Amino acid sequence: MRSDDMPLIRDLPLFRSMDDSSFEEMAGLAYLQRFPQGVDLITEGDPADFLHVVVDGSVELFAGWNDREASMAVVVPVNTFILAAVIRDSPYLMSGRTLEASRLLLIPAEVVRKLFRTDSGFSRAIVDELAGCYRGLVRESKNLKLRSSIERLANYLLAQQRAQGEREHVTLRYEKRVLASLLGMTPENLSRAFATLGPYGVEVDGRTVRLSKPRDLRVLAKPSPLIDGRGGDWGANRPDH
Amino acid sequence: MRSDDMPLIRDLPLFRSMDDSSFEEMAGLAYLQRFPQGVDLITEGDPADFLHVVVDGSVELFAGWNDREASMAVVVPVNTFILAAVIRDSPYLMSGRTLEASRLLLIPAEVVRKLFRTDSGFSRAIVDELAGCYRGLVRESKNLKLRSSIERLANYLLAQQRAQGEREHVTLRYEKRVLASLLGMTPENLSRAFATLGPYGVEVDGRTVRLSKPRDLRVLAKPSPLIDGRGGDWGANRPDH
DNA sequence: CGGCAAATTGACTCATGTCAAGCTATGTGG
DNA sequence: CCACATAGCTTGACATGAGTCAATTTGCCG
Repeated sequence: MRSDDMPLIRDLPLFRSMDDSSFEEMAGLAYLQRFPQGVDLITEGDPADFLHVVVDGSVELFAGWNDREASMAVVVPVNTFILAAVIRDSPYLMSGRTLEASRLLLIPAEVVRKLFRTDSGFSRAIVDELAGCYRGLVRESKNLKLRSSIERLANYLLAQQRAQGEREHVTLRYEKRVLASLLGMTPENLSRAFATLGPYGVEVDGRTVRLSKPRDLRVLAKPSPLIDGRGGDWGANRPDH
Repeated sequence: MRSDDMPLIRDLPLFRSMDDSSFEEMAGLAYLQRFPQGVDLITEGDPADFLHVVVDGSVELFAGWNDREASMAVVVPVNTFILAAVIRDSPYLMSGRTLEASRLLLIPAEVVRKLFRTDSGFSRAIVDELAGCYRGLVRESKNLKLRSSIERLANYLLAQQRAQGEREHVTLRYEKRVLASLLGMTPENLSRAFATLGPYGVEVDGRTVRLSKPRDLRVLAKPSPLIDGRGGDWGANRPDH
């Protein structure tokens, strides 16, 4: 891996408390690789070969069944995905593809498992990461089970607004059809949901959304720290691997 | 705790590889307690005080928002719940209540966190448990996003049949309204879903369900190891904490 | 500028939730 | 032991939310 990328990786929560020697060993065996847009990185059912770290760009995690497909999460820098499969040495439960040109760090699964056994700082970091991912997924399930699609969209917009610094204008980080699937609806329905939110001050222009009446929108959305998180960027930087 | 319950606990995946001295320490500080049916054990938003182990009976994990409520999982013996909240020392994201008279082992959260730091066998077990729980939740999300309610019910019945030993008759472990909420539908809809499955050999009599045409049912359900698991009892013994 | 994918819109169908009534099973108290 | 009360379950009629299909329109990339 290029030496100027090292500090970035080194500072990830997952690697921060790792021994220097462990990190060296890992860095020596990992690949930093560039991928164009739309590349399939992993396929559900395949054995877990690498722990993936998104250094640049973004990766969509999705799953299929019986000719249907659904987006499960979008991973943005700097985060990892499919940690659980690597730890358990089990098949992937989700597939992943790049949403744009991206750079990924690929760490061989055996290296992760070995260091996990020998480096206690690392293993604690892994538990912390996993527990966080788990809680993210619980939130996501609550979101799906307890809210209507319009409520989900409203809360998503408010969460994005917070993540992007409470500005009036929010930019959608990915295509609307991906967003639709993430929120558990069809693209057509997402369009209509945006229209429904018009009276609440939601004005869409391409990938830019203006929230002109955040107060009204919040009354509708009723965001909750137990679903939407509190600390900033859940959904963007703490997705769900 | 009573000494004749110890072996049971000791043999849990989570505690099996723990040092004897750690286990002693933990056992000395834990409470084994009996609860009648319908008792609220934990409430979402509360700080994580105890790791809970269901020794006997069953516990429903549920969540609420805006006057709505949804079941998230049912935990049966011998399994733990809210491990993630304990590890991260964060508020519970779900509430829990006993579905029947139950016996629970309560381990103070600080004890778990301390042993997690000092006993590497224990910390590895925790990671394994967490990763398993995480994957269980991913499966559950796929189930919800990719299948219709009838397909979910059909797959649930087949999974139960497998968990209960491939017998023709399957017994529902809890009330139908709880099952309905777990499967992401209303009780009324569950009734209709059962009726819809009639032509596929599903005959309901109270809490007993006969699957007289498992072949046909399987054609409809299209169970997948990447959603329903393979090793027996996911959904019963490997819910999602 | 042209072509293609994404997004929107409309009309329609289907699935699911809601409300209300009735049924059934279970457990309790007389 | 029976009658009643209650909670759970079922059924029907209806409303509504969401998916589907098809036709445009928009916007982007070559």
